[in-house]
Amino acid sequence: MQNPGDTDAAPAERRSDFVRERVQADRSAGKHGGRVLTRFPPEPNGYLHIGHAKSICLNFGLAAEFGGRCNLRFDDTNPSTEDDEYVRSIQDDVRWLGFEPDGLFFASDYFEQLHAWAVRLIEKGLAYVCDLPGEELREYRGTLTAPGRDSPYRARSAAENLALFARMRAGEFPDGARTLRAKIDMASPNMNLRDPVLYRILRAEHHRTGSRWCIYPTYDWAHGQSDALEGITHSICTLEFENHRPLYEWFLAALELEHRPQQIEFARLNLTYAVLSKRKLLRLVKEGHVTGWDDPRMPTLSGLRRRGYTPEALRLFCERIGVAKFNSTVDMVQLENALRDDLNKRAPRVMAVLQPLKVVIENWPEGAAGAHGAGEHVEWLEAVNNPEDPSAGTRTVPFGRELWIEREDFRAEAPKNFWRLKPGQEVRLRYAYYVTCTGFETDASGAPSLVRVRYDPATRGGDSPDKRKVKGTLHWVSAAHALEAEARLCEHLFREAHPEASQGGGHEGAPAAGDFLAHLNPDSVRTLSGCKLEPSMAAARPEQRFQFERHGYFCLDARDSRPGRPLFQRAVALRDSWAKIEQKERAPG
RNA sequence: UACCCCGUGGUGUAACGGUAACACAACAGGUUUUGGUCCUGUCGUUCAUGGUUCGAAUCCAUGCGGGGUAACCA
Repeated sequence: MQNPGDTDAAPAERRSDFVRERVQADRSAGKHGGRVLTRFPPEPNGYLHIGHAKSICLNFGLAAEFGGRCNLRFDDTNPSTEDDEYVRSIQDDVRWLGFEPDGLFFASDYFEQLHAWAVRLIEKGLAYVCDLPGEELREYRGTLTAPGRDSPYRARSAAENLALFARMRAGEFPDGARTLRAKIDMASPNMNLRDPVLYRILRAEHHRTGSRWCIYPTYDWAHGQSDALEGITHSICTLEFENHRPLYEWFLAALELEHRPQQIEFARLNLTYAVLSKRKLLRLVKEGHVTGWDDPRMPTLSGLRRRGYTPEALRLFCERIGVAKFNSTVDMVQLENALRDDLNKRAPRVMAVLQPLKVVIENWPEGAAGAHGAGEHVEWLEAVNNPEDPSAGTRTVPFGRELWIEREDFRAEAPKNFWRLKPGQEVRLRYAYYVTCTGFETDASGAPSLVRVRYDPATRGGDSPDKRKVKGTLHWVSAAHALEAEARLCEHLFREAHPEASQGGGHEGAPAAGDFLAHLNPDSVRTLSGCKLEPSMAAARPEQRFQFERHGYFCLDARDSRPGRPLFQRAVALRDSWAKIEQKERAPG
């Protein structure tokens, strides 16, 4: 605390984690002159998902907290799977999440330098051209328990290697015919050190370098050196790269580079009821199980955005889950709660009836005949925009003789703890009046089609002068003023909490590839039409989030809205303790 | 069967050798013009066994359990 540099305590009461401690330690030790430079290094072969958000928040957060910087670097060393569409979406998503990269780079920017360094390695006798075809190369590498054998091409002279490597680059050999490998140790217990491949011959159009190259560096050869080139101080990656760290460091040492970034590994995010691997997400998209990368059921950032998530909620979530080395699975409700917490404070409240049932107030006064003919009596009542935020102010909503209420808010026969409308029961219509149910009508199928009530004129605004209590408060929409809309409600994409876990049905061996698809939830989307909204919603803008009172948080989906029929996407429902009570009463019987 | 990493309540994280904390979930209450929000309470002898120490979740050893690693993917 005596350190005058410790000025960053104020807003960030965030709990520390092992990565931050590491960085702090390096900083106090004066490593890299106390400088902090991180990077977020996605491969442009898919859309970013919530797991990437964890990494983004870590990398950019670190930079922000330590007065450093953070780059966005595309790890585009494998042209066969990469695409500009992904480059664009990744940049959009990072910005949307709320981070502005200090530098924008591509590993492909370093191809020439990487090549020069490979030549240096050859000259030092630390790399060689290997003619082993793929299958044999694999054989020579040995197994997890058996050491590998030296390639027969391992002893080639530097001159020969230089010449062959030049011919590789010149395109004299077919794809896959030769590789450039580091000469390390074929008997190493660490597979990554068994003469790893640095370059492979691959004729594919690269999204940035076109057909300029027919040899491409591998991840291992490109990543650490790219870090070094940018002056990255802390190269943060996920656990599966732990075994790569010795190689990462071997390259930097072999090249005698002065700047030595520190690789630090953390556990990637796993989420219940979701799948978080680009390969699997790509499959969901390609096979049409979802409508696209931005399907509101997808855990992609574009999907969550469309769903109605806010960047703030995502950042809050990332802050709450922390960072560690333990492989864990975070409960989806954690994500949902982060959104609720954010939107509870910020989202304007509005009344929306999703599944309407008509209510008629029998003793409502006749209106004076007016321009609109019949002349129904209408009152404009004041409603609070956000009880959590007085500065959000109030609005007025029209109230008349005919109203819409939620179908599930009325029951012809109901248990005692059903506080809503039932024959003889009095409830409050929010911000309006107390009404008592006097009767109802049913349709041919016996379902309620209309509810009759009488109102108490003394309860205007929703308070009774005699202080009598009503348990239930219902939302409503004036039938004469209602806006028509659709609502899309989504459930989890998977019905299993752990869709990736193999379903050991007694079968031996690996589960069928794509087993996770078997757990897809067939009812993950439901679209309601004929929803009734209060008239103020005519001003709703795309991506604007609202709380539909007693329902949940919704946002206007511009993409699927049609003229005169806006579509509202439910981001997350409100907690529903009544549903819980009912479930419990049904279950234990 | 090799090497690396990890193991704190239902879940996710904290405690940096000095009497286990926070969030979420669950459960029980309270407040409430959203069965929302908010508030209160309940829920763990830190995988096991030994060792070091006045003192161990923290250090050491062994065992057990989990994850990663045998792409010319990243």
